[in-house]
Amino acid sequence: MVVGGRIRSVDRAACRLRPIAVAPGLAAFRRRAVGSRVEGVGRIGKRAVMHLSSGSAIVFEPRMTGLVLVADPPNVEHLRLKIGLAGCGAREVLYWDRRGLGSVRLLTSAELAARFGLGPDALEMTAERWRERIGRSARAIKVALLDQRAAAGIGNLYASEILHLAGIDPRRPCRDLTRAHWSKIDASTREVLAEAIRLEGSTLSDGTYRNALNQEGGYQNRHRVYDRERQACPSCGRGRIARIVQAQRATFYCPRCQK
DNA sequence: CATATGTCCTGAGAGC
DNA sequence: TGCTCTCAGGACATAT
Repeated sequence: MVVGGRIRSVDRAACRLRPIAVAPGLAAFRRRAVGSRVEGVGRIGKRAVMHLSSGSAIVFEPRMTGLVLVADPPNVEHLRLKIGLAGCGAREVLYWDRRGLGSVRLLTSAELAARFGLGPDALEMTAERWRERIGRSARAIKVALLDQRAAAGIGNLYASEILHLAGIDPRRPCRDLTRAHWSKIDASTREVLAEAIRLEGSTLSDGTYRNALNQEGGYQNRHRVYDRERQACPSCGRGRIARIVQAQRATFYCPRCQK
């Protein structure tokens, strides 16, 4: 859709809300990006990346409510940035963000290689790697799974899903977990994230999340515990899903079968 | 060093 | 009905 295209323009959209972060400033961004070709697209943790012929890369960090689109946006009020293209299947790449906590950055290849201090990708982890990186931590496992320096790519919703599939209590300190626990975490992480990616993510009840074509994801229908408080546990059938707060974030789990 | 907390943002929904 | 309050969470800055 965008690979092979040449960047023609970079502009802020006429959004009346507080401007999102664009780095470097718009003028420098434009000067460095316009004229480059898009050589590939990819992902680093939760960020989407467009690799340019100059060696630089445009990194989109959407946080909860940002969308990177090659289709019409959900509305124009929250459209934030437009990157015009020529010579490929998309006329432009849009960055849309309802709450505006996300950012769009142009990074040099050196900055990109530094990877923002992120850990290995969550899909590239192994049981042993998990144990090495956070196995001695006193933190609760749910909180540690969200630390992007441990492994990159797990968000709040997926941390609850992974631990439910693994059958592990989200409150357990990492340092109490055995090799068998780390194996389960490792396998569950891959299973949950691979399926979520295959189904194009989770569009929650607020309807914000969309894929690049502004289509809903499908993984919300597969959620085992997230946003299912008081419902029957899909594993044991007898526990009721509980909601607690850890590190100011909601955690959902089954008190009966997650030990 | 490890870990915890406060901050940013907007819109939906609750409660009165 | 219209107001105020709370909440959602990813990354980063600052505090312990």
